[in-house]
Amino acid sequence: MRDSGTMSTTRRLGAEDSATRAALLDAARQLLLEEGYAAVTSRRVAARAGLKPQLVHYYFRTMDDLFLALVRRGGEQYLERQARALASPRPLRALWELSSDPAGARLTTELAALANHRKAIRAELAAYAGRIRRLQAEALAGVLAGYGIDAEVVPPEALLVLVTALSQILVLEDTLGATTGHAEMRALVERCLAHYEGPATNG
Amino acid sequence: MRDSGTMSTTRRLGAEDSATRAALLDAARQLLLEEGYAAVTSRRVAARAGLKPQLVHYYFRTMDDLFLALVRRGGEQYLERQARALASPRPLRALWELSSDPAGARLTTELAALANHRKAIRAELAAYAGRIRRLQAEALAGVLAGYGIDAEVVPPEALLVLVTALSQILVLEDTLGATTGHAEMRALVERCLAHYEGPATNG
DNA sequence: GTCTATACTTCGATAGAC
DNA sequence: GTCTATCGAAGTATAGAC
Repeated sequence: MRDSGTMSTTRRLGAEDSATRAALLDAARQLLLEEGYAAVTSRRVAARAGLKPQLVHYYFRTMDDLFLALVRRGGEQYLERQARALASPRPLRALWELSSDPAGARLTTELAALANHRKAIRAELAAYAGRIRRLQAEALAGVLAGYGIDAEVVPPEALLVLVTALSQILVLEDTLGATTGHAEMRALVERCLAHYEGPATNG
Repeated sequence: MRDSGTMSTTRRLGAEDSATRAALLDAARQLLLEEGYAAVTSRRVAARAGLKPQLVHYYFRTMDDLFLALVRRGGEQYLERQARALASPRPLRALWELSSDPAGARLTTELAALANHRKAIRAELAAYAGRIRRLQAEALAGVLAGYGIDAEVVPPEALLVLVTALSQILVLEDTLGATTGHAEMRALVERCLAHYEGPATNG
């Protein structure tokens, strides 16, 4: 019952807790970040990890399975980081900083582009996106009310879409080299954060 | 002097006003939208247009040249549509609707993902992004002042980053099937637009 | 768990005939 | 302007030895 998916053949698969498997996932993540999803091929992933291409197919039956594993590992890691951010004394600022992390934002963008034409990956990514945002909304509902933000006017869910959208676009456009208006936007965000949670700490 | 780029070989190239060339670009655009940039190969573009693969290389020396042509054609078209939107009686709403156009937003996302690891395309895309946003900012500066929005508090450039970010993410997440918070966010945007430019027209 | 060997497909790109 | 023919490289995936 280890086989993920449709279980059509009898071919054996490597264990999920294998160090080699983790190394392949690390290599895939690097390639995804540095050169985009089209660069994540069995040959190149293996080369990056210093292994033979056939090992990729030993641990992941298909390349889609590898991408799925990448989404799941990344999703779980993000949920953990987010839980810590939401529990911090300045949850809004912590959330802004978490979603502004360049590596995370680029990974999300790349996986989203890939998911656009791969059904299984799309479903998995959408499921994580939903979980992540719902947990954010639950945790922030009380916080925002405490800040005097009326949920009738600005519902927590809407504010979270806004935070995600802004941080994502700023990172994406930075990567492209198109930064018109970024300084102004960051200043505006900083002013809002400072208003509700005080100035940024320099630690 | 027709050769775009470094002019290293003497191979001939098709004319830029050719109907066949336009058909190839149309086919490439369709593939990009429907199946992502990885599906835009010379063979598949030609098949979609009902032509032979070698014709792609006759009109575009390399696949990068094809993508560049796609960026330029799309960029020019967008600049025209945007000029009309900004000159309309409700420029803010027109801009929101333009950037919320699913086809345009998806095309941008896909090209941005592609550009992440193709230098020439990245430069071209960034140049268009800069032009587009600067023209927006110029046109809206006076409008926003007329609405009583203080440019010291909310600079036009910042507002435009916000509009772009929100519309882009809403379309992207819709495509993925992750819509948590979207209804709330759209309602909030609609309230803002209605406040400054009156309710939506049903025509 | 990792290797060699291999089958088959699709890719970008070019040369040269018509 | 479009065709036939063709190259070498890279892709996914599998079988079976060690």
